[in-house]
Amino acid sequence: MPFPTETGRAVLTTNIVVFSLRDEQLKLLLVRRRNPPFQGCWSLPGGVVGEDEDIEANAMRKLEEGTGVSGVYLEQLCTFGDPGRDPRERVVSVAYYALVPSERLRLRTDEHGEEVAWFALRGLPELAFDHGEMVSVAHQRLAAKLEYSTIAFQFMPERFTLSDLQSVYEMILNRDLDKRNFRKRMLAMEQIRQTDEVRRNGSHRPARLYSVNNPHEVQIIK
Amino acid sequence: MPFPTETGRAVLTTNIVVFSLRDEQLKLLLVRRRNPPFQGCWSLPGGVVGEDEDIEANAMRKLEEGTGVSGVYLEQLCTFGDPGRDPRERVVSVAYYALVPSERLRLRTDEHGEEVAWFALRGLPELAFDHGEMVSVAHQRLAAKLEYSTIAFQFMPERFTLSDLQSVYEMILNRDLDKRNFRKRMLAMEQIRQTDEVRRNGSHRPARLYSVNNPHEVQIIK
DNA sequence: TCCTCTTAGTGTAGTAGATACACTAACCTA
DNA sequence: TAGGTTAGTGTATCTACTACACTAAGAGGA
Repeated sequence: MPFPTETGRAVLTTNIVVFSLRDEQLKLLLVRRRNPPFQGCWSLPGGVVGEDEDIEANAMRKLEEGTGVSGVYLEQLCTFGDPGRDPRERVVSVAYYALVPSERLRLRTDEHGEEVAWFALRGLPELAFDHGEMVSVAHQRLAAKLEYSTIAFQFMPERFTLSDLQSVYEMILNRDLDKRNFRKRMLAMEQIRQTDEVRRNGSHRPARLYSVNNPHEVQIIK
Repeated sequence: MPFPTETGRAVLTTNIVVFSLRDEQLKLLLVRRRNPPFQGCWSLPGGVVGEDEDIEANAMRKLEEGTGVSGVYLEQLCTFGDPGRDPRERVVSVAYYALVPSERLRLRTDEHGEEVAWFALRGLPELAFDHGEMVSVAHQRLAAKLEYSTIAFQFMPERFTLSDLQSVYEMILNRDLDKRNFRKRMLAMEQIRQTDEVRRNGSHRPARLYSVNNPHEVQIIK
């Protein structure tokens, strides 16, 4: 039995807000559009979902194509389907956000002749379509999750200092945190473990390195 | 310029998890399917999004058709688009949830010859498609929002007692709350106001009636 | 009318988590 | 070895949440 309507079909796409930390800043991966509409404009990575492709699998694939990394944290954000959001025809986009640890990044630029670049979250260019709104929703969600989950650890490399971790929180929340209270809180949740290594850089006391207990899980705290 | 692909099109639908309080229970609105697949099975209200219709507007319209109420709280939940979720063809459903104050409900049954009914959340029948999963996500979201927002007030009529309100919380969270602590917390957030009316019912002390300060806003607390 | 039943309404002490806040430790370099 | 820089630590206060038990007010029936 066929679906009882011929209307209501839409092009199904994904877009991914890819966060990473580079140069001590919270940055986003953007792609420059080569075709109209919004030709030349920066936009979020993403693409059309294949005939028999799972939506999340599509987002993960696009993410891998853009960054060269796999298995990173990816979460559905929300769906944008305003009838006028694409001037060509009805396009529905399921937005995701992803967190990529900086160490793992190898930017695959120009693989398909695409111009791809990282932009600081504060200082984004005007984005194509409703992608600016997607970024804003993603940032809000990420900041909210910092407070009650271990999501920030998704950004961390295998070994990191508590100061590294604190600056991740500070970049996302966009405010300074008290060092002692921060350390107490992090250690109290027992999700990271001290190692016996230290990092020496610069002419000051070396910093103890820590590692995440369950690097592939995001736990809800409290 | 046409969209540069002929693949990737999907039927776009909505489904709404409609919560209401009836007979001292948290209930959901379900519709019995008249056609295959899942013929005769209960399912969530919803339908195909029109050619030029906004997705949320479609959800609101379907909600109004099912319940006869308008202007109630409606929030996007998430999007389900598994390639096999509908055996006929690729159907993507944007799931919403809605909260309907019990007083305003007039169930429009049989308007289109559809069988529509309220089911207690505990004691739902097996649902069509992935609607069971939608219900579970909606209930989790609702319970989470109770803790940090004024969302519960969306269920309340114009005048209600604190005991009424407490039983809303208890039904959603599925556990008993301490009366004194609950009242302290509710009054501390200064979102409800005592009226000079009381409600007399039964042979016991009458209960003071309260009203919500901003009944159409859901505020994030703390 | 007064006794009983039922739901409404109230306060306090203890605990746990969050905040504010300033100094010492370790290393490097000049 | 003195100065500069980042790492690392503890305590007092405040605030929010928890646990907990009795009195108040009305209705109905004896």
